[in-house]
Amino acid sequence: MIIRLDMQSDLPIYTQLMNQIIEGIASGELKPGEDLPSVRSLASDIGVNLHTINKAYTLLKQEGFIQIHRQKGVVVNPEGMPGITPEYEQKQAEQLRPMIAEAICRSVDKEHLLQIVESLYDDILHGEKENA
Amino acid sequence: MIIRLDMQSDLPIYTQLMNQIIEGIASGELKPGEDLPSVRSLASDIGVNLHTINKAYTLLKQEGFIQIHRQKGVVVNPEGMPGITPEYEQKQAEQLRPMIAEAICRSVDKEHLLQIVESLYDDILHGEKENA
Amino acid sequence: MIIRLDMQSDLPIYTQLMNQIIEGIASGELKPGEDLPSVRSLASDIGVNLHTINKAYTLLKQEGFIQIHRQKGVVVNPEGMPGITPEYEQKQAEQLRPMIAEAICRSVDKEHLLQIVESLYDDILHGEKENA
Amino acid sequence: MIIRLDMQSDLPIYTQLMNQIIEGIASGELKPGEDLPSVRSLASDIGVNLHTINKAYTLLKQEGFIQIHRQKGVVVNPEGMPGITPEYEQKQAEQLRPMIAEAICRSVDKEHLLQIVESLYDDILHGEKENA
DNA sequence: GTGGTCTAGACCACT
DNA sequence: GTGGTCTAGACCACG
Repeated sequence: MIIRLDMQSDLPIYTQLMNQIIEGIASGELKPGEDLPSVRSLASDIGVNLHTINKAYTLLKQEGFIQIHRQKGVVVNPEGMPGITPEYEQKQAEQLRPMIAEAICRSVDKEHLLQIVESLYDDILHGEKENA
Repeated sequence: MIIRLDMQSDLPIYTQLMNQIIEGIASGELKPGEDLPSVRSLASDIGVNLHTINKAYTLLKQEGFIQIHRQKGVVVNPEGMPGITPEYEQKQAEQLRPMIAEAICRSVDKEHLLQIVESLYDDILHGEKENA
Repeated sequence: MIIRLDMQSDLPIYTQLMNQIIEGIASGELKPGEDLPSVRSLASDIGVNLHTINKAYTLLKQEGFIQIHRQKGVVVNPEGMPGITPEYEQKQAEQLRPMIAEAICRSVDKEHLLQIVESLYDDILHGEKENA
Repeated sequence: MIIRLDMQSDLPIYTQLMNQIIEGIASGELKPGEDLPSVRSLASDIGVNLHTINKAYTLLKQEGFIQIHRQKGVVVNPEGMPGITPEYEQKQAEQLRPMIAEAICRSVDKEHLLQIVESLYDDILHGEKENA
């Protein structure tokens, strides 16, 4: 899987990493049980600090997306992904709300917005990247 | 207009402020041309430093949501809101994408997701708050 | 002469006033010896504070563009405009320099820049306004 | 690169800083990709508060002259400078216009003015300072 | 009284 | 050690 980082984004690198791995899982490119690169190899591959990779993996583990085994390495959670928890629903709404509010201000009508979301949903499912 | 800040949030205060003002505009609670509180009065009202308010106002001005008149104060942009620019569309997609990817991982199907977005859209339009 | 003020400009109103009067003189619309409106009438005409008009007039007088007579009112300096003083040349260079530097950064080549200046020079001479 | 600030100037310090950096880029003294001093080191070097430097850097970033990398520091935009946008052209004309009007009033003829601009253009390109 | 600017000093996230 | 954020308190220009 190819990781693309934007070093001048305002998003922390570990967040970009998490997003890309989650998107890889969403698209099916990474399947449950599949190995992820070790902290060390990934760090050297993409040229970032070990701590950064570690932080991303640790957070992904906390949220249930991956498992970290001391010796065996890192795998996409073979027991499947976390479900729809109340905490998740709240976080999702908190994130979505300001974006939707801005869309309303900018006169994006509801149908248009839903169409944008739907189209992104399909893109991700089919593994289409932002730059594609 | 009532401002609610979460001092524990990982979102900077000035960002929370921007979001609330944008949502106020989206809901129609704040209308184009309407006065916003002065930097100092808002700062003392919600108990934060005036520089924090200033930063939020300055950014909102840069994005075209409000106007700042040197000695008269701050108003919601009477010339209407900024439209749908290519930069906005790109920013929107960048923000939406990781949220949708996570939704896919958590088995939120497309219809459900669209329904969530639609419901938030309506809530904001009708001025319903998160805690309501 | 029509005065157009932009209340949301970052330029102080008195500066905008000075600029417009100077441009009026440059275009020939205001001729040496010609009367300017009194502080009071101009203030009420364009709806700004007396102090603001006063400040603009006082500064214009200090630079030699106009004369203020206690009873007779304000006139464009009948003895002609101030000339090219060393102070003026220095001020001019200080103002021009950062604008030219930015133009260079943005790849405005010398010919293009000179053409812009020349075209503005002609516009002003012929009294063509910004919005025309 | 040597920064010279005039604490008596009516120009804000952060503006003077922006101007000097832009001129440094224009003259070729600062090249795309080159590091700029960190906020803190520059602040202590020239004896101003770090927030003042921060404001200058943030604005230069917004205009596309520099990039700010979260933990690595600040560099001249390696992707090159911003181009000639309509907003830039408008801003440029607004700034140039009153200066040209004053020049006309003071009987600076067109050829002389163009010569002044051309000479400043060349000075900046060759890195000649105001006081040199 | 308004926003604009600057200072001084602090804590935090990130790498 | 870097920039990001926030606070507290001050002076100034403007109208």
